[in-house]
Amino acid sequence: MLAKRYRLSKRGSFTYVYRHGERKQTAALKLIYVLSRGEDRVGFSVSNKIGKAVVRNKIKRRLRAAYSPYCGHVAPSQMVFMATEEIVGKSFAEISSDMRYLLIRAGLYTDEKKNG
RNA sequence: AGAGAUGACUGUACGAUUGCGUCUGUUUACAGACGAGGAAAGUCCGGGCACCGUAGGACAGGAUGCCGGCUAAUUACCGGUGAAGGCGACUUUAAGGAAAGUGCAACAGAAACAGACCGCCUUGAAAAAGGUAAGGGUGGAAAGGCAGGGUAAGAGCCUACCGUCUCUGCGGCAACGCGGAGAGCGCUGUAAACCCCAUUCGGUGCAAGAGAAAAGAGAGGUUAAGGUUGUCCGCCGUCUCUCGAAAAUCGCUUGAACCUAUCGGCAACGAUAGGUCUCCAGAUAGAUAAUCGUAUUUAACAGAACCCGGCUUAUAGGUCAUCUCUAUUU
RNA sequence: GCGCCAUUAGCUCAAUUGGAUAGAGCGUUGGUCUACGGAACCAAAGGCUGGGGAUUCGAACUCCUCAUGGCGCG
Repeated sequence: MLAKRYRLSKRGSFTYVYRHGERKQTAALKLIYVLSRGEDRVGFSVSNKIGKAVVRNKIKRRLRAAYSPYCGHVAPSQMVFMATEEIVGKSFAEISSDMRYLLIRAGLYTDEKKNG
């Protein structure tokens, strides 16, 4: 799915992104990102308000699975995907298309890069 | 056939492609093995384990409260007794002491442990006085209940039965049960009100902590600041407190463990034997997914975070066992 | 993960350690006043005291249990 080196794993880096990042959002998803050197790193945040542990875990898994095709093909940056309460009940396809829209809008991903 | 009661079990399966975590092996990219529940949940109890310059005494405070058993441990588990509910199978039950003391019992009612409102009887011309708790009315609770005798009217005043209390026989380890004799019975309820009696509790929780690494600034104190549990005594006996920086590693999973069989026990539970290496979750932004196919229904509640034992709560659909009542037929 | 606290009218809070109709302010609705509105005055509605059970004659208050919301701990 996602190797560990592509993941954000420290509380500090999350707060850094929250503080300095730019934001784009759809109804179900929110993307916060900071351009950086090196590799692209991603984190997922699903708040306690969205549901119980089973629901939250399911959403996180879906987000990881949706991101996996883009992994390694995105401009170097640190990103956090934040789920909103709208995401409950959405299918994998809907989440996936939302994510693609956000990545293109943020200018982190284009179709040419996918080919190369 | 219908309506119930109780106790259990199961709770998607198989396959394809792409992927995730841990371990092992070669080796740096592959291969193999394994990878979430009955409640992992709530955190309501009990323990293990860890630390706190010892946890020592007194007081205060908390918890529990029928009997026996089981256990590492218990008030919560198991079995029984009594009481309450149900036609019944069965269910529920924090169930010691109110005759040690204190408090409370609004309103109503004459009166709430103290005395006469109506009524009844006696005396009296009447007013009134006396007797009386059988009847009425008030209330959650009203002077043991009910029947007969008795009486001016009444009253355990007397008697039978039931209840209560005291003594006592038998059965039971015990709670208690079944009886017998006596006392006429002057004693309301509340202890999940204070309290009394008995038993019991040191505190903090893996964000406990361990051992490394690093080590600056400010304030206070010199025998009385500080620490030790809520207070006091007692004890410790020189640095103490605050702010800042840094947090990799271990603790972390082999354990009162799990499975199977036999035996003991009504049961909780215990004992013994076996399991060719039984050990096969152990993360730290936190691993089970995504896309499909097949099966009959599109499938509940729900995600380990130091580990166990119990309780409580959530749970679509399906299965089994033992019972009860009602109706019909034989 | 662990440890605590709270829940009363639409909102913010009371209710003398159990006693009967659960109060107050703001807000809402209606009326008086005014040419109209505000302010002021008068009146009314609005509560299964978060849900369920237990103790008690009687529970917002005591006990158990569930739910919701909030806080703290490196």
